[in-house]
Amino acid sequence: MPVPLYQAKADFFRTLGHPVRIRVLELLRDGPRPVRELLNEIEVEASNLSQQLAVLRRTGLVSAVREGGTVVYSLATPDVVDLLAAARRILTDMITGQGELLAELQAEAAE
Amino acid sequence: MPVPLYQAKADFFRTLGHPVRIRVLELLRDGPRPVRELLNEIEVEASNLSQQLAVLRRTGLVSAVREGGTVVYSLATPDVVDLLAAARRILTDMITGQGELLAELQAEAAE
DNA sequence: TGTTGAATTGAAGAATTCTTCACATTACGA
DNA sequence: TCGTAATGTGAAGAATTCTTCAATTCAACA
Repeated sequence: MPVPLYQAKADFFRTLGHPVRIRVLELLRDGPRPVRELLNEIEVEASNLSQQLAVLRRTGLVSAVREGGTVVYSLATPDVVDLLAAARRILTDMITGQGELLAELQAEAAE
Repeated sequence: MPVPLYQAKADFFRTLGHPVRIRVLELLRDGPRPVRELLNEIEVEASNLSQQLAVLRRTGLVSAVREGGTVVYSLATPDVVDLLAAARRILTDMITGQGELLAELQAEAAE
């Protein structure tokens, strides 16, 4: 580890820590899309979406190509899909855990 | 998606967006550890580490067990390992990409 | 009981990130 | 060339997160 590799990792995860950015990545999982389409599916102002896309671009997670009047975005690497999948597994576990906790609480209340 | 599942995902990633928290998770990958040991390996004040551990606990990523005078932390789910691995793959790709970019720039400068 | 080491907590100012607004840019077609 | 749709950018106040400090809890032990 040259110096702060964990800092780079933290920055990377922080990039994912925004609902709009997450949705963009999930939409791009199915293939490239123009901004206009992203805008249709995500309820957010155009300038805000642009800001978030800029963050994703800076990090290198997505790449943009201008095609005439529109700009088409796509995932920079397919590995993003694995990452999102791993995150979903953990979230599922966590929610399941909460479900178990809830069941425990209910059983307790029923005594 | 019930309502803001992407919000939950974003919150989750944001939890990982801190160098100290990343290091804790990486250390716990090798097995449970008392706070004291974590403190030895991470250059940060005790109260700061506690704050970060609290964040990880709230999110449910780690669990803590008191053993006498010390508190031992461990990963709540082994899936975290997959997640960190996926992140490392992407970071590697990104750094490789930068290396290529660098090579391009050097070739360009050498013309 | 008093002390000490281990860890946590609450609170406040510092630092960072978000959202929004006004204003650029770029590409096209009237 | 004008007008307009599609995107992007800079900047500022709002909101969130970090760091640090003082104080607290808990357990072990003299």
